[in-house]
Amino acid sequence: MSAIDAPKGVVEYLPPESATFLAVREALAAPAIAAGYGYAEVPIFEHTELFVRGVGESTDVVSKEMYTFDDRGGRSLSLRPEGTAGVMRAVIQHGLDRGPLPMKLWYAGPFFRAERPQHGRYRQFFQVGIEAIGVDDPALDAEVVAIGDSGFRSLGLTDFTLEITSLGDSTCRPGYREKLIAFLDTLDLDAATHARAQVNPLRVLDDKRTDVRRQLVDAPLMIDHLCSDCVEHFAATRAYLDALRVSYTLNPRMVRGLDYYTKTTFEFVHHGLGAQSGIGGGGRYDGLMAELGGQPLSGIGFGLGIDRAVLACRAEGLPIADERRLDVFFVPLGDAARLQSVATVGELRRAGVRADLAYGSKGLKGAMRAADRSSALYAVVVGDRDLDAGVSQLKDLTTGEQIAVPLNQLVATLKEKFL
RNA sequence: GUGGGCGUAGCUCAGCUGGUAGAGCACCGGGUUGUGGUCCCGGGGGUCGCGGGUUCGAGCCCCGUCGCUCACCCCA
Repeated sequence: MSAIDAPKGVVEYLPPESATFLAVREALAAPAIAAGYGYAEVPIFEHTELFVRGVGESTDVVSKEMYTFDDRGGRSLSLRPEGTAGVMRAVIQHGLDRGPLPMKLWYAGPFFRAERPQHGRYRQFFQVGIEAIGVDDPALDAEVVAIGDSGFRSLGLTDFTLEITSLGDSTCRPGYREKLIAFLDTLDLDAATHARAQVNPLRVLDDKRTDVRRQLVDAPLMIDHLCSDCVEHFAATRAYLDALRVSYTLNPRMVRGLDYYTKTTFEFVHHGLGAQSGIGGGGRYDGLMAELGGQPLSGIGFGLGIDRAVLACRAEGLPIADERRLDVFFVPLGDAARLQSVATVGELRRAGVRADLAYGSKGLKGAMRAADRSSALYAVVVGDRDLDAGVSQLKDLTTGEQIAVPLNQLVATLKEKFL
């Protein structure tokens, strides 16, 4: 009879570390909420077709990393590998694109990719994402980037950089793409890389092998082949970023794994995480809505990795979670005292004081140990002697000082200390 | 999917040229049946990841497998 382990490649967050996960998720979402983004709760599985059309059939994500299965009616469903396609589907289905624009949404939850696990790369991972749909304004590009930036900054992270570039649009990208493929054809590359050059030539630009990099120094770059519209949009976006005092570096070789990106694309790269260094990324996707059968509206968004942000905080030695979970811990001695304590703890909790008590029959010593480990600042000891006298013993667990407090003043006394 | 490293108690790890498994921390109990955190004493915990092989004998050697990890790849 062997115990069952979790499936390969998943992360789990349990107390006390799980408090960090929650705090990071809150911090990453807060700037979006402050900017008027509304919350979207969408399914974690969709028709496989949505991702094939939205993300792109030739991408690694769709072609070999999705968890795909048939439901009982024989329809092909897939666990979502990213968030944008599903949110766009919901926007179109419920007509949100017919309301005031831009439509601004945020979401958070698990995503799934069947990859080889690695530090910071999990088969189920968690993101906070936002999408702003329907207005092709560079100021909106800058807003989205700035929201991501301030989310990470609010956690205290400093050892990361923001990289941005423009991937062009349907006017200028096709011509550049041909030029790049022609250039890559002339290089001395292995078969797999030549094949990749045909499917997604942009990706070859990001190759990490030195012999490949050496051949790429003179490669044509998208940033030098933008049409006038894209040049203008990119320049304006950068001006707005400057106005928002968001610092960034240009990375003309940045690669996105999803087909739908156009124009502004960006990535937050942390320097303390090893190979899985991207803690967030996103960009504009002006053709996606139309591709999915909606109105031809532009859009821009990002996904921020909660797991990697947690690792980044750890790498920078940032203590995120509040270590104190409790204000007061009750130690009842005997049944009458227990009844009294249960009632008082309930009253305190309703009032907003974080309270707990020693359950079970640990004995006084065991109950005091429990109080000590609960992280509470105060213990309240109540025994028969106290009940007869109408008092409880309020003990400061830091100093060891203990005073008698009349039972009818106990709740008021604790509320005064903690509220 | 491809390579390298590592799997010993809940955690961090030690374990000699193969000789029958240990420490610290944590947990539980006692010292102190109305007082925790320090201290002292004691206790429970392990199919040495799993399966096979070599051997009188395997935690240690060999093969396979699973998991973790680092890198490729991919990306959050």
